[in-house]
Amino acid sequence: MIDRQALRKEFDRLQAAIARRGGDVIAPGSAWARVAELDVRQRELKTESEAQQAERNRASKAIGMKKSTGEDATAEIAAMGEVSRRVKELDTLAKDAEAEFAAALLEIPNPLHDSVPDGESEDDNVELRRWGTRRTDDVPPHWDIGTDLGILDFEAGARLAGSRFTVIRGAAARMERALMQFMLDLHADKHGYEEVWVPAIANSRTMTGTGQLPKFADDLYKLEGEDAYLIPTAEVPVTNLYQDKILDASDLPIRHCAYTPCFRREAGSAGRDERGIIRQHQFDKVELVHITTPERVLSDLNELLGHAEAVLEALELPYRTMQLCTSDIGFSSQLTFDLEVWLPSQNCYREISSCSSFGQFQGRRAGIRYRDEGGKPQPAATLNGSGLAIGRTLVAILENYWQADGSVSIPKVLQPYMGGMQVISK
RNA sequence: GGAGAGAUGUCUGAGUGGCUUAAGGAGCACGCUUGGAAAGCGUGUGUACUAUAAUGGUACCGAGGGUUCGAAUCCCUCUCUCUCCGCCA
Repeated sequence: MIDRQALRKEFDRLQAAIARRGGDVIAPGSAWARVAELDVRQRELKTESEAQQAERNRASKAIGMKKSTGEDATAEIAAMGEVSRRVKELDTLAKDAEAEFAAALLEIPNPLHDSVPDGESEDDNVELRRWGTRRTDDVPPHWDIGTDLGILDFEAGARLAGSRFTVIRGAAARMERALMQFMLDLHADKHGYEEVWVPAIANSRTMTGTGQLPKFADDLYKLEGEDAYLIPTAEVPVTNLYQDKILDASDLPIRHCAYTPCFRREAGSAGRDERGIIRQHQFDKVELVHITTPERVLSDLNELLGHAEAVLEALELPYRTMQLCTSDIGFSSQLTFDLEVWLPSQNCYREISSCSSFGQFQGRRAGIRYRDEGGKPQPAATLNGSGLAIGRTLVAILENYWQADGSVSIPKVLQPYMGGMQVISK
């Protein structure tokens, strides 16, 4: 959410930062186009309403005084009937205007950070660096590798739940679990994160705090008849751990790692990645979340990115680090770096982690604040990144560690987590 | 799911219609006192919006409605928490 004061004082600067996203974000009729006017209207009504309320408070007090001394207040009470009616009327108008304004604010995306490169599509994302040696020989797609080894059962997943669900069996199931353990251990023990375990269901307030609602309801699974949604990422419950809290500056930065399942409806991505387990309705992920101060955002994001890269390097998976351009950055984010892992069967890099700074955008929405040096509450800055998406890591291992005899060797760091197993074969 | 009890500021805790601009206590901050500390004494101590040159104004006692000239207080609906019972991994 953008800052209300900034909306008035720095309208042009904000508009420019939002407009860089392209498309229709500032087009006529958009939330942005309406919000300035709604703000003015909301304030006018509120000022008028408050003036009436002040009058009512004064008069009520006077009546109270008279009554307590036994004087007659009939005339005053009669006169107050009209004032009271006006207060009710104005207060209703003011509240409606405020609600309309607040609703519009929630629809406005985060102004982009100045450092975000311009671009028309994801093709304009900027490659920052590459790590590892890509294998370029012929490798079958992971769905064939998994099916041949009997460790991925697409038919069973579809029968149990529908398309984009898969049953993982045997050594691959074990590897799924090993990956969670390995990643959490790395972040908790080596990178200094506090591990948390959180609900996989969140209410609408929580979903609004991190920006999934109100705009992206179609991407979420909602529980029937309840104010409850399946989380699309651990970002939602972990960041909102501090919802409506005022933190001490000395508490920051807070760093959490968490494993959760993630649920996404994938509305609008029909046809994309239909085979295999790259794009599933349910997948596992280890997430990194920072709560920090606005001043620290760039250095903290850099560290977080390093923590995610460390996972790929430990698993010896080749990857590249991308900076997302203006048109590819998510609604809530101001600055995003993606990690893309090499998939030899597709002969390209595929996203496996997304590390973002949200600036104070989520802090304002979720009411996460901290006291600055002057003791004043300020919205905290939030960051998060995948460290990593487990399912896609499994894909990357199956393909990058595939051997010509059809077997898949197991990355060294995972072997202790898999009872010493070194290779998956028939 | 059934029965009951609750929800007040950082915490505790009073407050059943009008000097409540939320008592008292604890905690915290500052000052006095002290060789230093404790105790004691004094002062201060929420959030948000809004106005002004400045003092201000309004809202917030779980949420939303209602009654009233006036609601933390009365009424209605909802949410959550706790206790007991039932069910259950």
